[in-house]
Amino acid sequence: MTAAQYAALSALEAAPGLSGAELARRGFVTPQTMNGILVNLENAGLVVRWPHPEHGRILRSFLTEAGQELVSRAHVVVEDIERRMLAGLGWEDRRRLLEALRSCGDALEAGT
Amino acid sequence: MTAAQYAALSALEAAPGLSGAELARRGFVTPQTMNGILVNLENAGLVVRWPHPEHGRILRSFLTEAGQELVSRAHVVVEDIERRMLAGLGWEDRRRLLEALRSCGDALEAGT
DNA sequence: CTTATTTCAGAGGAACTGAGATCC
DNA sequence: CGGATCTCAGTTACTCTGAAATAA
Repeated sequence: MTAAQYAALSALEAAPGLSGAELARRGFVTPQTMNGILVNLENAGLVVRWPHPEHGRILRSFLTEAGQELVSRAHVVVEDIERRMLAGLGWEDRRRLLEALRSCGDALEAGT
Repeated sequence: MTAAQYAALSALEAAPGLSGAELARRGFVTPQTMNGILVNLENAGLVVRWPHPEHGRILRSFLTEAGQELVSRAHVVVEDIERRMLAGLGWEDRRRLLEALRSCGDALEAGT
């Protein structure tokens, strides 16, 4: 599983039914790129896509059971790395780090 | 210029004459991957590679004049993005952020 | 007609595994 | 021979631009 695939699967886990275009905006990639990622995930049986009932052209994506199971296992791996990464920091340091990174992210997104 | 190319050019600017294997270690990629990046940079005329005078198989890489000029221009772009990114943080916040990120990097590298 | 979404086509660079060659 | 380095071969996924078809 690549970082891009993990990002897409995680976003769909948190918000099932997102369109490819919306996932592209959230992942800061072009709609074409996200579509390619989704096609791969679909072929792997991790995602299914259904036409939006009212907007014919929109494809809503959902995790399959296999997709949900796989992203859950991936979370375990990622959380383990995160634990090692943060081992040297106390709770207050972690809170400040998260806050600083949020500030950086917001500032960069504002420039778009 | 890709992020990988910028990383390689920056490393060579700071430490001219590094081998491909050493650049691979610093960039956390395989020697094969770094070799491919260097071949591209060499073909673009941004880098030259010379055999090590005493270790026949080692190729030391150096920035060409064009490479130095290009990475200098890239620094300007990167520094501008960095300025925008950090706009919401004071000097003390920035110092803490740098310290926290160093801690994270060291902790991850230790697991290797 | 405009806009958003999806798709197709083509390109380039990145990353990996595996295997082989070279040199201390 | 062992270890480090470089290279070749092959594969896969990512990312982009450009163009087109579809639908609100």
